[in-house]
Amino acid sequence: MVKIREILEGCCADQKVTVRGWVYRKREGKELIFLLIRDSTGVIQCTIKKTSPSWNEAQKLTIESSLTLEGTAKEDKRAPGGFEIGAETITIIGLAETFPISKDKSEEFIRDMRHLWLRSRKMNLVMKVRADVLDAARQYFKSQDYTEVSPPMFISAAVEGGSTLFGLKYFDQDLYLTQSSQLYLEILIYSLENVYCIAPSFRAEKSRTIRHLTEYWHIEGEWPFADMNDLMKFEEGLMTHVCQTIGDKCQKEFAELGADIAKLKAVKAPFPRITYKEAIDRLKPKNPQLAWGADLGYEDEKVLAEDFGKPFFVYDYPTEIKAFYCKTYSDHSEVAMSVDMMVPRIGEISTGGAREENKDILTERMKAQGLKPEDYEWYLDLRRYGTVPHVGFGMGLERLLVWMLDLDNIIDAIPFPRTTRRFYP
RNA sequence: GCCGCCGUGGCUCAGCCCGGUAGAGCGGCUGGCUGUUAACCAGUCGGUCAAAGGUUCGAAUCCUUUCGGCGGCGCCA
Repeated sequence: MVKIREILEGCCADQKVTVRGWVYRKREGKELIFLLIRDSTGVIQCTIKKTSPSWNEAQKLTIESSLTLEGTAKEDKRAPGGFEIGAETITIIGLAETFPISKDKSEEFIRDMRHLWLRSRKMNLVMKVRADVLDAARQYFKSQDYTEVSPPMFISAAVEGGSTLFGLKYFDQDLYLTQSSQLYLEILIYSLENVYCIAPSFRAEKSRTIRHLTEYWHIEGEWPFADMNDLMKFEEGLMTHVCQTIGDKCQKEFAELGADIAKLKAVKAPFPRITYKEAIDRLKPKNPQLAWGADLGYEDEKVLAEDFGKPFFVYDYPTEIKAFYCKTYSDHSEVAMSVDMMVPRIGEISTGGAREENKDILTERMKAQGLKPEDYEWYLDLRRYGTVPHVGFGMGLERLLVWMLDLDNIIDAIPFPRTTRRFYP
C-alpha cells in the first residue's frame, strides 16, 4: 500500500503499486477509462484499458466510490501530476450513490453539504494548513517555556459583559459557555507561571460577517512578571514563527489554493506599533467624526491595516471602552494597557493586555462597570494571595487562517462552522 | 439590534420590469466517439416556480405576510 503523494513524487515509477482511496473524477470511453483517485495526500490518474481484468469493475465505479486499485505506476507527461497508474486489479469497497456535489454549486448548497464538501481539495488543503498552524503555535509556546493547560468550557460567570454569553442548563443550574479562557489562565500562572491554551470560545454575538463564528478556536497565553513590551514582543515572535514555518512547510498547499505565500515570508518581528491616540490622529483626515474615546470601527481598522499592509499593533486604548480587568496607567488612568494585533482585510486578530493586579483598583473597576465583586471572589483571591503584574492575550485561530490563506469567509477555516444560522452537521 | 440582496427540475441559472399555466446548461439514464484533463456529440428522464393569502378572466411574473439563506454595519477574536 502506498500513498498517492509518494507516487507523484516519483517513488515507484515502473513498479507495481496498490493505492486505496476514492474516485475523484471518471471519464469513460469505449476502449479506455480514466479514473482520478484521491486519498488524503493527493490525486492521481489511473487508466483502465478494455483488455484489463479490472475493466468491469471500473465501469461500475461512480464518483466518490471507495476502492483499492493495483497496477503499475509510470511517468507520463499526459497525466495531471506527471504520473499515472495502469490499473490491473480494482476492488470496490463502497459503491457510491450519485454524489450530490458536482461542478455547479452555490455557497448555500455547499454549506448544506458540509459533511461531503470537506472531501474537496480546498477543504483538505485548508485543514492541513490549520493543523500545521496549530503545530507551529505549540512549538513556539514550548520553545519559550510555556506550559499547555486545559481550561473549562462550562463556566459560572462572565469574563466580560454577559450579553454575548451562551447560557445553558447544567442539571438544575444556569451555566454559560466560556467566551475566553483568560481568567482561568490567570489562576494557573500562580503555579505554572507561563501558560497557554488552545481551546474553543463561544460568543452569542448576532454578527453577520465573513469574520465571525459563534464557536471559534482561541490561542491564549498568560504569564507573570511581564509588561506591555514583553507582551508585544511575544506576540510578534509567535506570529513570525507561525508565518515563517508555514511559509516553508506549506508551499504546495498555498500554490494549489492560490494563496499568497510571499506575504507570510515577509512577516518579521518587530511589528509596527502605534498607540490608539496615533491611530486616531492618522484616521482624523479621513473620518473627521472620530474623537478620542470612541472605539475604532471595522472600517477604521481596515484603513490602518491597508496602510501598513502587514500585521501591526495598536495599543493604549481609552479605559472606558476596555474590560474591567485591564490595567490602567497610575498617572493617567483614562488609558488602559490593552493591545490589538491587526492584519489587512480582517482587522483585529488578537487582543491582549496587562491585567490589573491591585485588588482595590480591580474592585473599583468592577463596580464602575456594573459588575458585582462578589461574583468574582476567586478572581479577587488571586490579588489577595501573592499578586503579580501579568499580561496575556487571545488570538482567533480562524481569523489568523483567513488572513494567511486569503479565504473569502471564516467558515472555511474550520471544519464544522457554527454561525448564528448554521450548526449542521 | 439596524440595513440590503436572494429563494424556479438533483445542481447552476434564464424567464419576473411590460401577467397568457415553464426553458437552458450540468448531473442521471441510453447510444456514439475520444490519451481524456470537472472531454465531446445525439437522445431521454426530471419542475405543486419557498409557503400562505390577495388583485385578476388568467400569477413564476403584481401586492401583503411568513419561512429559509447570504452579506454590510454595530459588537467582537
